[in-house]
Amino acid sequence: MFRKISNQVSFPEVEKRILTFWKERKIYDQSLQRREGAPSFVFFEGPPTANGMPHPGHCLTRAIKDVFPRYRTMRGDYCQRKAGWDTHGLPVEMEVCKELGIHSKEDIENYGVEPFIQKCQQSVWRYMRKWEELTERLGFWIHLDQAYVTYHQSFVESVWWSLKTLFERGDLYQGHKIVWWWAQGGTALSSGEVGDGYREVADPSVYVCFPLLDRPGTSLLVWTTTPWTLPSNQYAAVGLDIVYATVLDADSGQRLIVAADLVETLAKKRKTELTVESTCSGRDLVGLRYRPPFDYYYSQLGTATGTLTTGQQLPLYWRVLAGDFVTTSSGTGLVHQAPAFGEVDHEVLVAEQARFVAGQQPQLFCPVAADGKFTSEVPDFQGQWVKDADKALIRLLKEREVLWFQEQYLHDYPFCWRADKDPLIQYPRRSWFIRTTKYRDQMLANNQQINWLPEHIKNGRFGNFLADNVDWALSRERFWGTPLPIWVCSESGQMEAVASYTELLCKPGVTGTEVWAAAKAAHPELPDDLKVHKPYIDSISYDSPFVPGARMQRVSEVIDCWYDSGAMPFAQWGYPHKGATEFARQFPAHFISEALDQTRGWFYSLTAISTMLFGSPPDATDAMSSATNTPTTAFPHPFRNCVVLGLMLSEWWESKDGKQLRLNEDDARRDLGPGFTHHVGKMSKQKRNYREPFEIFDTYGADVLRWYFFATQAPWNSINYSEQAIKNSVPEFMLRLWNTYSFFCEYAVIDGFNPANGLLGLELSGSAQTLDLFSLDHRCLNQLPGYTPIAERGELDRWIMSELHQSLDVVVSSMDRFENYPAAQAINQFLDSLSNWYVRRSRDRFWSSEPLEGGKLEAYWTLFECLVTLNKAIAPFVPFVAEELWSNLASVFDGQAATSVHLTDFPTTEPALIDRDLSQRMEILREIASLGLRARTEARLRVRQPLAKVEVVLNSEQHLSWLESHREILQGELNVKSVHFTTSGREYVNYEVIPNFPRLGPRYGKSLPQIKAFLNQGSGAEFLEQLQNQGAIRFALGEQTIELTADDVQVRLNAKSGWAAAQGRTCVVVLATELDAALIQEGQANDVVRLIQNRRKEMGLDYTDRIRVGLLTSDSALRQAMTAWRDHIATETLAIEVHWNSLADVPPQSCTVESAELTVFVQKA
RNA sequence: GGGCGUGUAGCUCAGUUGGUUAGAGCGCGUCGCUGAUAACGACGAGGUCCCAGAUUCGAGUUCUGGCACGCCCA
Repeated sequence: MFRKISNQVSFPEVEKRILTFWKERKIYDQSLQRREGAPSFVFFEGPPTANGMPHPGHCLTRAIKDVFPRYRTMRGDYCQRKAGWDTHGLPVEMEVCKELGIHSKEDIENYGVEPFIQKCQQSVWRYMRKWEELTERLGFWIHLDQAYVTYHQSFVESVWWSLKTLFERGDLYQGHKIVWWWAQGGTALSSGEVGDGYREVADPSVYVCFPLLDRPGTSLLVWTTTPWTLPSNQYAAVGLDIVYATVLDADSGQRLIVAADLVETLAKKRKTELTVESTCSGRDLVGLRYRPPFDYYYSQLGTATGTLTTGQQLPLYWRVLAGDFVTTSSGTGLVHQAPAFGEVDHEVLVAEQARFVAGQQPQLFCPVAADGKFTSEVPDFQGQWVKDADKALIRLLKEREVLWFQEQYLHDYPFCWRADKDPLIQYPRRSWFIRTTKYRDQMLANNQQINWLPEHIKNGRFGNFLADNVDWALSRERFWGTPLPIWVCSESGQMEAVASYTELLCKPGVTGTEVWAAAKAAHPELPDDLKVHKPYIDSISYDSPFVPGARMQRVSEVIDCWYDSGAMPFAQWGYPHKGATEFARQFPAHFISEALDQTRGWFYSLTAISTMLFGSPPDATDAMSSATNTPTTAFPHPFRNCVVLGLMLSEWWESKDGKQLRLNEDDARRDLGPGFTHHVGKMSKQKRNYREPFEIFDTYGADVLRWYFFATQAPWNSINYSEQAIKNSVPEFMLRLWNTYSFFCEYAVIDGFNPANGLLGLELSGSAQTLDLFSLDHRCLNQLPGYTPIAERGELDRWIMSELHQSLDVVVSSMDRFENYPAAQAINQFLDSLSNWYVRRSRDRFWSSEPLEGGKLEAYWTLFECLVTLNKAIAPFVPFVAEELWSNLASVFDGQAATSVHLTDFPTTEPALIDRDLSQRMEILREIASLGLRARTEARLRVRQPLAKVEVVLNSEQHLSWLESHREILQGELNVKSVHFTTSGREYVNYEVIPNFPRLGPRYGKSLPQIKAFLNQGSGAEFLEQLQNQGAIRFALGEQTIELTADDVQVRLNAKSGWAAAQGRTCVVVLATELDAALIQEGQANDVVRLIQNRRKEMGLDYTDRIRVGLLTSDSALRQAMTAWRDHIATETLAIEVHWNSLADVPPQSCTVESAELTVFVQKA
């Protein structure tokens, strides 16, 4: 027997119960065991960092990551879900620094690298409990206990192996990277930190002459706000298509080259006259040579030349170059290039270097040390902080007569966020790069094979990013990260890479392992994984294979932690040092998902690393020389389908003065007074404009949140995480589902309906024993004793089964395409049909006191099958409530059905049960009912008042006879005695005939407006007559004769005024409004029934309780009505007695029926 | 400055391959229903589908150019 269910439900409580059930019965593990040996559905977990609190955005990610593996598992796949944690990187170091109250790299070194990284390792797990709680509470099934961790030795060694592979291919190299540098602190800042530190300052702005070597008396005029970079000038850049003017400066008497557009502006600045003598394009300037403002390098290298790859000789420095970054929005249109101190400038140098043959390339001038002070290369200012040297430098320029103009310039400039007096400078650092540009075409080809959702990511954001690929700046001058596994020879500088700790220990003459041994001895609790980290790994050196007697020492850098995450497809298994089988089975992934911000993050690191390692290399010979033989895999890899999630926004209300904030409208209305405003925007921790996920779980439940994510919008749109919206979503799906379910249980218990009854009676012998009841699918139910084949059931039953299977079709095909939104919508729509039409129309079958057979039994079977099938279909989406339903619905099968809905097979469509005609017809029927109700509203005729007749005028005969056979449904819905259908209702309606555009468009094209006009001005009724009598409407239009059949036109109906009528697309419903005495009496009787029912409810009576009723009125008409309908009143209200007087000891209830007074007495029998 | 995306009802969002009355939920208002009832149903008000141009018999939908906003990168 089913459990009786309260229609009051607390989803959070249900969920806690289910969590315990899952844990105790190991349901997740069982779901995997059940699919062992099945085809794999491979999922990769993008590792979160556990040293920050999880926030609402993570709920969405984790919900999406959960729904598809659950779905695929139910569909029959084996889906392993290995968790992972991203543990390295600057954020972790910052967290520890904050804790220690220190800032700079120097501080860390003073504190000690060893204790520092130990703290980092511990800090990584700070919020892990919270993360695990969130994961579990949200119902995200993933093996947290088998998580990969990026600092673990096996993970690090996999990364090492991949880096060694790249190194030996020549794809890992050293170069310079221009970073925002905090000179006083000796550290680079991340872009985020830099972004926070901008403020407006005034800097000296100078206009400087670069005299042209070949045109004496003529100079390039350049502009800069960083005079201290002028000693490092290497080139001057112009825009190819910018027009430049050679002008004569009346003031100084010299000739200057500047952008033509800026001549006037510049003349005003210096208050001089600039006379244009000639103009040319930037193109004509390229290649001109000039003398730089300072001689520090020029004296040595002024005449230096190099050989181009084309064989030509070219001066290495101080030439005019083309740059697409040059504009005329400020300055002079000519840009001073100091490649050491500008990212763009540096790119220019790199491009120049590429033009020359190896060994003869221009070099980087960097006369500034890491502390921001000039070196001996600029002896005049040696030891001086660059910004302090500006003034003296400008004086020197004046002396050399190359300073044309000088002013103060206001602009935004970044300062260190930790020491806000320290300006940052762009500064070159030696850095390691991966030659990703070499693999650009492979990455693009790989990308083409990936299925992106939404699709535009492929050739939009991600594709463009790949196309604009630059080499990956891999190294970080930090402490807590995967050490770069390169050892360098102390004598020759030659290098080699190492792929594992063991390999390192096998090197000749290894020393330094004792440092780790000592640490471990002192602190046995230290995890062994630390031995592959700084500082322990740095102490290990060995004999150089390059120079006898020399030693190999590790370079100091660690790597970008994005590389770690991108290496997870193989590193999570420790491949290739171990885990080859797992890797082979779990590569590539079928499905990954993260938010849009990972396009340049994880999505890129995965694609880049996988393409480089497991694609076929662009030059196969390189691959041959590779020490390790890596298998190549056909594209796409390492992921085939990627769901890119939108941004998560929040919604809140603010008081007029902006001082108070509420998270839902009701609270706002109550607390904020008039004039409050509504906001949708970014979530902000400081603003506290969102609800913590755990609060949502405790108030509404995880399923509610999940369903809200899945069913309100496509996941790649930005999602509004608002308490209001989440709350509003509850009644539509979750409550309606629960109500339908509790309705079923309520009546099934009363009537003793048990789908397993017949079965259990058979004692499970013979054929019944072979029944596979595990998933309770249609084919198995179909064989149960007492089950009427669907085809033999009533129409309503066949209709809802048809709706069910059409919905399943949409759900399955959508989910197979990774589209949860249309799937959820189809489920929702089905639930609406089930609840608002099937159950409503079947209520009298459930209520009826007839024994459990015939229509009633079929109704139970149908509703049961719908619920149990829906139950399985919603399981991936709302796993908790689904489990709760299953625990009751399947329990009657006495252990033969699955113990958990998550072990069952996902329901599939039975095409034989789909009847599209029936669906369409029922649609019309529902429309007629709704039109009838509208007409009643407009005529102010309450539904309890029966009417004699309804006339339904249809625009076509197509469904006429079917509708005629279903008039009882309408009689019930509309409470009328008779329903009449007709297609000729001229009395009530005007007909309008319009062209069937999709049909006639291709045929008549340009004549269509004329045809429309012709039909419009004629009489619709007459056209219809023509159609009926002659089969077509014929008329001449210019030269041609038009012939329209019934299919070529659409008929619209317009209700004539004077009737209680309502019109829809296909029909008009007209009510008979006259009431006779009998109808009025019946209406009054219905009112009385309702009053008694209300009283029953107020008294808290059980559904089956019998009552005694007393009805007292002085109104004779009402008294007559009650007498006439006495039996009806009694049966409807389960009254064993109906008296026309008061009942003793029963409180009277005064009511009115229409205008008559009535006193009602109800007493439990 | 570049790339990508989004502009549809008061709010949050749907809207298939172009087809002639543009939908849902919430909110607001009116009414109804009453043994699924802290639910449900109907109706109403509310739309220059961001703007302009083009293609077409026909454009919310396709194309071009703008505008606004968001994200990413400079």
